Amino acid sequence: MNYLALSKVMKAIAEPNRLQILNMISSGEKCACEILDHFDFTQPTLSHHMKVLIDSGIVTARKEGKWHYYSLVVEKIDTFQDLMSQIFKLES
Amino acid sequence: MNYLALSKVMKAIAEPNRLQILNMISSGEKCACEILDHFDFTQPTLSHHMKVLIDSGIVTARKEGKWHYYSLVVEKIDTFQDLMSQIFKLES
DNA sequence: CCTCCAGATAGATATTCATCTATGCATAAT
DNA sequence: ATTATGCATAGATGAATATCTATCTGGAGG
Repeated sequence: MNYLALSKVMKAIAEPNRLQILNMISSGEKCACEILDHFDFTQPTLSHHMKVLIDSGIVTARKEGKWHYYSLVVEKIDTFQDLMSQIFKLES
Repeated sequence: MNYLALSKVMKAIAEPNRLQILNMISSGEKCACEILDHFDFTQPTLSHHMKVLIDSGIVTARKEGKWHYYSLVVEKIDTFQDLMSQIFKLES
C-alpha cells in the first residue's frame, strides 16, 4: 500500500469547499463560473481549488470557447474508494 | 451534507503515517509501543497522531496497566465511507 | 486592432500542521 | 521507597495551505 500517494489524493479532497465542489460536479460537469456562484471566495481561490483537484487526478477539465468545464474522473474515484476500503480492511 | 464535519474527519485520516496506523489497527487493536516500532518518528509524534485520530472519532483507546491499546471505531468508519459515497453520488 | 471576459499566475499573509527536545505523570518492578 | 517504563503535554520550528489583491493571458466579438 502506497500510503503517501493515497494521502495526497485524500488531502486534495479533504477541504470543505472542495468537497462541495466535488459533490456539485458529481451530478454532471459544471463550468467554473457556475461553481463560483455557489461560493463566497474569489475567482483566484476557485482557480487554486480546481488546480488542486486536477493535480490529484480526480477531476478533469475541458475547454470550450471561453469556458472551462470540470467533471469527475470516475475510474480514479473508484480506485480511491477501493484503497480506502483496503485501509480499513472492509469488503469492497 | 455537512462538508466541514466531513473534511475534519478526512483531514485526520489524510496523512501517510496515520493511514498506515489505521491499516495496522484495522487487523485488531495494537498498543502504542507496537505501533511505534513500525515508524521512524519519536514517541511524542506518535502520541500526537493518535490524539488526532481519537479526536476525529475514528479511533478509540483503552488503557490496561502501563499500555494503551488503540482500535478502530467501526460505526464511525462506516458512516465516513457512506458520506464519501454520497459526495461522489455512488451507490452504497 | 481593440476591448471585454474567463480564467490562470504572482506574490503576500495568516493559519495549520508534523516534527522535535524537554519534561511531567502514572503505573510496574525491584 | 526508589527506579524504570509507557505515554502525554508543553513549547518551538519549519513547511504546507487557504485566502486575498493585483496582474497577466488567450480567445470572442465588434
